[in-house]
Amino acid sequence: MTTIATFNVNGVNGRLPVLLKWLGETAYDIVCLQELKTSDEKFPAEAIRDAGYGAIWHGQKSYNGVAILARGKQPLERRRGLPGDSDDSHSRYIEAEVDGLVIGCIYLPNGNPAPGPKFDYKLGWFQRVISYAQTLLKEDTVLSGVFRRGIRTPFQG
DNA sequence: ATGGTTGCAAGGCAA
Repeated sequence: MTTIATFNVNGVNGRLPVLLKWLGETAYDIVCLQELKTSDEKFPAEAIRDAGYGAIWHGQKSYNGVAILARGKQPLERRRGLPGDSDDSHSRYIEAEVDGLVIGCIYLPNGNPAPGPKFDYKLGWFQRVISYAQTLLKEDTVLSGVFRRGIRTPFQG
């Protein structure tokens, strides 16, 4: 059985000791990380490799950022970024194949405040991920992340 | 909720 988990780390370097401890204790086969908050160059690939995980990542300085980890394996990257908007600069999607399974790691926009451009971006991103999922689901696919519905004020989750 | 916290990065933004 393949086990899969998702973890919104809110800063992969700041959370690194917790992440490494968690990886060691849980030993999931596949892990999706969201909100890396780091550039590609500063992604802690060595520490994660030492913990026994191959990784691919789509970083962004200070904000967003997603990664896919596979225990004892190297995820094969298939795509970074959702199709449908070449102007989208947010690192919110990365996709890999692990053992014949397609893994999509998603970090959805918060969208606050609404109404406004950030909420419009969220709605557009939702449409794009829904549309792209129709294509993805022709294969064995897991989309992993945290979906939020509607508008939330900060700190309410 | 006219507040509250956290990470990044070095002031303010995003969540």
